[in-house]
Amino acid sequence: MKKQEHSFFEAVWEVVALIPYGKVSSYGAIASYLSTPKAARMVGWAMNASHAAKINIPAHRVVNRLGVLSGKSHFGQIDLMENLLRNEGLIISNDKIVNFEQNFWDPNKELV
DNA sequence: GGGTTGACGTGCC
DNA sequence: GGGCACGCCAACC
Repeated sequence: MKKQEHSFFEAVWEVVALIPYGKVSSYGAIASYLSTPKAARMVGWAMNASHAAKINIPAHRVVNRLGVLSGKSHFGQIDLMENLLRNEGLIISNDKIVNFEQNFWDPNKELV
């Protein structure tokens, strides 16, 4: 028997895993897609939990609504998140994605 | 078992 | 126009 695999966290992980290469999303967008924008904090917590759960997801593609790399400190290396995003063609300036809106991937729009 | 915190966002004052 | 409080769900003390 499988324990409840449809927890909020795992739902977040699924959505994050669907973020295409070179695209980024925000905590609020994912939270809004799953439940309410107010649950954006849970998305961030899910990212942190994902590390403990040893789940490989593109957490570096998830930033806050301003496009700021709020969770860069959680990647072990400060420059890691920024480096990963730059590697995907994103422009980072002062810990913020410059072309954030261009490469913004909204699950509410992309996913029906 | 209750209170606080947390990689956020919105609203109100 | 800046600052503060609330909501969301789960983990930690």
